[in-house]
Amino acid sequence: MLTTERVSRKERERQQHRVEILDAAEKVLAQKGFHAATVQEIAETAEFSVGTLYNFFPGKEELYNALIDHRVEEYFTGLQEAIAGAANPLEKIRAIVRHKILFCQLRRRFITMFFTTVSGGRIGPRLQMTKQREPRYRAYLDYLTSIFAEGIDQGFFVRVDPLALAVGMEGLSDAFIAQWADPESRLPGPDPDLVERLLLEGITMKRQG
Amino acid sequence: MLTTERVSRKERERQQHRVEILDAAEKVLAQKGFHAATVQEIAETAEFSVGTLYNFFPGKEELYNALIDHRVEEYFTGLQEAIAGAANPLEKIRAIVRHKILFCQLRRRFITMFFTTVSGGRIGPRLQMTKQREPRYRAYLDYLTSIFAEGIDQGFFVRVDPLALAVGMEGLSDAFIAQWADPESRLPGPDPDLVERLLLEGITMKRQG
Amino acid sequence: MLTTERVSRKERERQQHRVEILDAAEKVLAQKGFHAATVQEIAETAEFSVGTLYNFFPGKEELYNALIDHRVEEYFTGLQEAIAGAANPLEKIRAIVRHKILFCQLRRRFITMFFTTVSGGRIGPRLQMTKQREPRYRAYLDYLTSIFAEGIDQGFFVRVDPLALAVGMEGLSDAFIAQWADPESRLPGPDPDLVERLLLEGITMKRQG
Amino acid sequence: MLTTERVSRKERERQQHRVEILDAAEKVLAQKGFHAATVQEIAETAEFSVGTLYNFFPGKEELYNALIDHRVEEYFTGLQEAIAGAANPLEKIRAIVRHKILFCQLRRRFITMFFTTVSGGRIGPRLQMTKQREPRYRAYLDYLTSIFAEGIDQGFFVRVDPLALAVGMEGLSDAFIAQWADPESRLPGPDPDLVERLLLEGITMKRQG
DNA sequence: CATGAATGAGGTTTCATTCAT
DNA sequence: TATGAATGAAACCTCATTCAT
Repeated sequence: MLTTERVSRKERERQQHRVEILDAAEKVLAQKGFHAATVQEIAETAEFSVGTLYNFFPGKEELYNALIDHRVEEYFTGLQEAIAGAANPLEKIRAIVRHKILFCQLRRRFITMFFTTVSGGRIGPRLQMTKQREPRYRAYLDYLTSIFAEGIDQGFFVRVDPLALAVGMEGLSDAFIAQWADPESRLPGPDPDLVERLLLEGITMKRQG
Repeated sequence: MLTTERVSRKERERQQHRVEILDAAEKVLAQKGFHAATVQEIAETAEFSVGTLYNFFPGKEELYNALIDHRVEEYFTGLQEAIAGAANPLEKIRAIVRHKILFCQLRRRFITMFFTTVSGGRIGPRLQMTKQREPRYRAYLDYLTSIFAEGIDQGFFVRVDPLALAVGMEGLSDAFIAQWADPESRLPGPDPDLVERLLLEGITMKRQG
Repeated sequence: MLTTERVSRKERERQQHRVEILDAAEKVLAQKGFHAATVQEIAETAEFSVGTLYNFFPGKEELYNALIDHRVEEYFTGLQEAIAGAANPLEKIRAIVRHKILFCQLRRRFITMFFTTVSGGRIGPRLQMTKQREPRYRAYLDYLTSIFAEGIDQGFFVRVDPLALAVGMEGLSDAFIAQWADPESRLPGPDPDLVERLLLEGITMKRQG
Repeated sequence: MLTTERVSRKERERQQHRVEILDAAEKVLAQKGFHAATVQEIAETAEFSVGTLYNFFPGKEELYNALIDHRVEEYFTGLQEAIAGAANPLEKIRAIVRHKILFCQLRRRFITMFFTTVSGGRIGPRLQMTKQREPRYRAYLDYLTSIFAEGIDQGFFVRVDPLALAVGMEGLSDAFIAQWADPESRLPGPDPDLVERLLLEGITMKRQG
């Protein structure tokens, strides 16, 4: 009993420390980018020694990857819940956009970090270290595409290559998220309705009387 | 006379060398990103010694900035010509989109380099070195916004915050450019018409009679 | 009574643990050498925590020294027994060679460890930590020398500086032991008779006709 | 002409610097062994910066290997010359022993370094980095063996496995060299005649009477 | 101007040792 | 006593920059 509790507490503490290191990494990497951020500074921010960081992660790159995975997991977990109640393709897309915007508001620093380090989202010759997450993004884009394909059949969206719709939706929402993330932005603030209006009213076929 | 010619030839050669160095830098930076690219490698690619690079540019960062400026100049020079013949806001926007896509096709490596090094275009706390180009981008966005504002008044576009339209247009076109720049992209290829259809038919008010 | 027994058992267990740690150290040090072997790995091999190792030995170097001493003790204890029954200097040398070869067969891993860590046996500027065992080796060499000196007087060996004979005998046996320890050796196997023949018949004066 | 001279001088200087670095490495490695010697200290000893060392050698291990190769080359080059004039197997062996002793006197520090770092010459699980030189040593041992085989046929040496004679000869000479290399040695000094007498008179069959 | 060897600050990583539990 | 997370000094190595030729 006592033993169980003690082990459990140690394990909990260790997980807590791991999260603290990931948070510190997120903070520093967002400010400096991958190469300019030093392990030393991440350690100081996490209030641990460098050695301790290396007890948790085998290297700087692995720490970075762990951080991305941590948030990506969080993102997709939330996404599934968000879509759960959607009745049709249109509502699914609405839920996805809303979830994306909310996540980016909640994890604004992570988004900054991601764009600061991953170099342009998914553009061009990606850093070697992002390669491993490519399949997941592909799968996500395929999923979006399938929703749009279904939605086109059901008359919800314009009859355009559904992959193009998926890409367009991602680009549109990314652009607004980026604007809102910009501290000097002159756009009012994260507004799912605005993206929806541009995205859905625009891309959606108008079935006007 | 002789002196003048000699100086002139020397000067021409010097400019030629400068461009060769910038091209080499573009190539290496596109592949490696800013921090991972070494001055040594840029020099080797340019077939000059490191010392010579330092005769042209005071440092690595200045070389990088010179490269960006070089292409930005090229971009905006072409943009002015492209817009010159546009009769109304809608045609202006069309010309801008077309020009953007054509430039990104022509200077694909630069785009890759830009996204690889500048980390996310204009997102979040930019690298110190991109700060200085921020005003120009603001001015560009303001210009786009003014075109949309004018276009809204003239009934060409949906009545939405014109800045949002500008941002949306940038995001949409960026997303497609990114897709096309991706060597594994499953989208057919840079297609101004596709972007136009999504962008202009979508964002544009449908005047269905 | 109970107390005595309990302490005694505890003490026995403690000695057992000490030996287990020394065995683990021998194994790891033989594979890695002194610097490349980590305390962590020795601890894991011994199935103890690093902390426990530090309860037994004040540091890595002391652990290493304890290991050497452990085996050296074993060696010399056996040596005394081996020489006990020798009737004359020639038989003493024979017994010494036999004992050396047998010990190196039995403690092959230790020999490997010794050569791997001690860097050249007793050659040149030894590692600081071996300095302390120097006197013992000197004494051993002196002992060998005295046997040869006696043997020379009694007409068993060639009339050469007896220290040279001692050194030569050590070198000859070391060379064969090294060969036999080599997993790819093309020599048949540890063969005391072969060394004896070369060593004793060779070095020994031939009393022919 | 001028150009030729200039390039030539630069190249000569570079080679000179390379040798200076190798000499410094030999000095430091002999004192500290491979792991304990720091690149920093080697650089200081060579009166260069660390960076310069890394311009000459890709890493610490490569520097070490280059050093070994440098001396091994020197050794075998000299050996060939030494054997050149030998009339029969016995004289060949004599020449080899003499050359070995002379080389070890001349390159005493290298010998120390070799034994300090290579851990026991050719014993047990060698350091990874010595593996690559194993074939050369095998070839050398084979060469020695063939000389002994020939010498046995011609009645110069005792009829014993010639490989064993080769191994024995190496061990015997190594032991004396080690003794002489030891600054506290009580043996008079490098004396080819002593080794010869033990080695050749001993191993050689006595054709007496 | 062009060259490239030399520099050395600063980065990542390792690992012997400590100490609270 | 046993544990193992935390420590941080010190190692190897990189690379922007300088400067004598």
